Amino acid sequence: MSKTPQKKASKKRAASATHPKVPTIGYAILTSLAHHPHTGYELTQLMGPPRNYMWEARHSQVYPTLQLLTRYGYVAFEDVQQDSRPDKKVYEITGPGIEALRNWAKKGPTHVPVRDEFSVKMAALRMLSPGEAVAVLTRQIELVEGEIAAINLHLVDFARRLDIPEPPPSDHRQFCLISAIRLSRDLKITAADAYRKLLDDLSRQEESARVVRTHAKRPR
Amino acid sequence: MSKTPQKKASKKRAASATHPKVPTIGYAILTSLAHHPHTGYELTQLMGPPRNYMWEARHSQVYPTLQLLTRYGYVAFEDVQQDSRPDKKVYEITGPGIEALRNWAKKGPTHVPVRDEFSVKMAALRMLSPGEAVAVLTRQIELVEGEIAAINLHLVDFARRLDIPEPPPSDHRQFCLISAIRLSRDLKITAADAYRKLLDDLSRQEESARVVRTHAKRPR
DNA sequence: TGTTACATGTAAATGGTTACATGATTGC
DNA sequence: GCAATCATGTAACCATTTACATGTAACA
Repeated sequence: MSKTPQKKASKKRAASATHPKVPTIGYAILTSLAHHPHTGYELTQLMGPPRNYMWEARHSQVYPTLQLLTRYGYVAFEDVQQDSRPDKKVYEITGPGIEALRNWAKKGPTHVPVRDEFSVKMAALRMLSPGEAVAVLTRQIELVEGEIAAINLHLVDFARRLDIPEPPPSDHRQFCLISAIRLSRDLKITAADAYRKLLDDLSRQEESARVVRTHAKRPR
Repeated sequence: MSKTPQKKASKKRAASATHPKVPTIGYAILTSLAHHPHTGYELTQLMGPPRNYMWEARHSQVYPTLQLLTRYGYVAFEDVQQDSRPDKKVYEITGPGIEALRNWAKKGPTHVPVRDEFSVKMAALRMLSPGEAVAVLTRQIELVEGEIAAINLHLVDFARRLDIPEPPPSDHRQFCLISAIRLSRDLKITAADAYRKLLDDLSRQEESARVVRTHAKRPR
């Protein structure tokens, strides 16, 4: 088992335009790279489901975006040869990349368009019988509760790996990231609470309907 | 300039494929139409910012989607001539449309990809000084609090217009819709709380940094 | 006279997903 | 042999935004 991870220095940097337009996924990647160098594969794992805490993306978007950021000079990569693994490109953020990220972070405020498929479905639940709606809500609650548990696990794991005390000190390098991950969890908790409340209301209604039915009245 | 709002009956209905693929925006439109007929213009107002409670869209997406739904036979429209306004098309949902909406609502659960630009920004705030970060958070909190106030206003207005008691009865036709709108407000409240918490933590940090700089006691 | 509201579309470009494509290594 | 993990890319398609395009009426 000869393990000789070699480095072939080939840092590349391209000329950047005045204010090149970077999509949000680009800033999400820059934010990740600002705290640690990563390969495209690792970034894909950080940003792909189920680890979608802030901005979900797949590898087919990550790799082209890394090429874009490289063209802009916002990131640079090193080719790393591995002998028992495919070669990889380890990306890190550059000075201009840090500047671009800072400028983006400073400007705002940011309008966040709401695009929540299950909220649409929630509004459409009145097309179903209370019983059918209860089934849909039950399944959704299970899904979201699993996601919440996964985020909690990840937060604990994260804190242990980096020896972050509880509560994390506000001057820690990862403090803002942890706040954002917690927010993503809290948003899911808020959603799950709403689903549970609607479920309760509808099942109470279903029950009273059943009582009415057993008193010889026709449903719907 | 005679005032004669006429109706020219021209309900159209096209042959539908077996299981035509409808994007989420289509179901959002069907959900709106399931509770009341609307024109494309009205739908645009319901779905466009700032009234983006579940699924944001602009008119350039709404009109083509209505054409798609018409081709599928899920909606039908009436041409309504108005003399002191441009003519309009009033769309309503059809039987097959209701069926398609019900089938979509029943299946799931629905993975909701997280794609929140401000959460990315939140994680990137550590690139800024505490003072700069505090400014960004302050502006964002103002924005979101305005949106929350607008949703509350809309809910009150809605309840008054439709004579819905407080709390709304769970068997009301609009109950699921109201629940979804409340959820969209609660999600914004959760986000605002997180922004405020981070703001507090960072401004305390900023203050202690200032104390260190001035070698003086804490002001206030 | 200019702006807003009403009313409906299309075109071009960008953003994002799904599927295609390849290939080595580890473990069952 | 077969699946999973590591590793990187491209092509085709679908979804969304921004800009182009038009016209009337009410209001200030």
